[in-house]
Amino acid sequence: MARPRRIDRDTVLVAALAIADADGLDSLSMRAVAERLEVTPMALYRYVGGKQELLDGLVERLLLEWPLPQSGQPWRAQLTEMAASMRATARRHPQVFPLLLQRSVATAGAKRVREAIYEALREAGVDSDSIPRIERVLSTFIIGFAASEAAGRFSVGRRELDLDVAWFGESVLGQLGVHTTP
Amino acid sequence: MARPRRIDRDTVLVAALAIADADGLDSLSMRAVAERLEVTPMALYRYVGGKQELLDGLVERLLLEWPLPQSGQPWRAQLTEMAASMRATARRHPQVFPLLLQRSVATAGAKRVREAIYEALREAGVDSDSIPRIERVLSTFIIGFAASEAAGRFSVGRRELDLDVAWFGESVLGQLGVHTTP
DNA sequence: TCCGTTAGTATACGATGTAAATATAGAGCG
DNA sequence: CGCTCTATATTTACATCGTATACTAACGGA
Repeated sequence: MARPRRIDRDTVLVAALAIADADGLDSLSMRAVAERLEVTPMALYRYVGGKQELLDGLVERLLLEWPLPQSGQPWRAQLTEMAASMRATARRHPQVFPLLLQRSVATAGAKRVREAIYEALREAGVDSDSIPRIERVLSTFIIGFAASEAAGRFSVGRRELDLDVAWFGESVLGQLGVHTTP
Repeated sequence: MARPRRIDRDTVLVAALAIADADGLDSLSMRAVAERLEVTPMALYRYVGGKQELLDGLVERLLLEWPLPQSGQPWRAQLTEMAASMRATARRHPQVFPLLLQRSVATAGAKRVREAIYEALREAGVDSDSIPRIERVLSTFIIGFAASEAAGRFSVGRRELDLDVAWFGESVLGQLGVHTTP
């Protein structure tokens, strides 16, 4: 019913993510994205409301692409796998990742992650009143940790950081299974 | 030996922080800072290398102003007090705070905070090999939590968040005192 | 064929960070 | 006092950015 589109929202976000990953957040401009798509800067505005919304879109994409764990696995394995894949995406997109901590908890992507953790906690037999609290603690830690790692805030190597996460898991999750194992 | 300075590094940082707190990080421009100090934008460059360094300076200021706990107190009280004051500064400077997670661990301010935690952990009788790891876990959690809180990433009220932190403390610190209490 | 609709373009403006050259005001000294 | 030195601040300028507004181009259907 009109001329064919040359781009869509997804190609815009993909291009933006590629630029951010390759050249840093500072190099991510509307103009750079447009140029990469061989399109005029203003053409982007049909698909993303503006720069701010483009950044939000990147965050959302990260969360939605984040791989859910196999739900057949034991809860503990699910959680450690989630932590590992969170850190992996942080390493893959170190520039964009820190934005995760500044965006609301209300988006679809955030909800998706939250629900996955809820599910694992339910399987762990955590009583339902405590689940939101524990989820906040777990997700905050792992996102903060992954962001710190990606930003180079730590001065030790990957191995040591693996152990940090394991230690945290031991401390916090160690006491959860107690009521279900007997 | 020359004409008198109208400003210095500190007044620049204070002005910048005031602007960021009042109008948000997006409104923090070299020009805005200069205007507030009744000075030309370029005058700032003598005291801060540029915009990026100005942001670093803000982070550093936050860390250096962060109140150390009374070292006479028991270690557990020290740690909870530190956590509380970290959250308090996050609430006071919600716009600037998230930058903490993106800056290196190598600055003087960061070291100051780290040493305070080390001290408390030493008093707790934690063996010295474990101290750096536990410090990374504690600081990452509390900074990430405070940043999330400041950014409005959570959807529950302050009371509930207090309990979150308390629960975390119980989980992670609860097992530390074990070897020293008998 | 022409029309309505939608996709993309052209142009323009104000704001930003900062490089380079220049003016300014005090200190020290004769 | 007047001269000069030097740290300090200003002036001017430019490239780049986000985006508002007005336009043109390309299709499906009548």
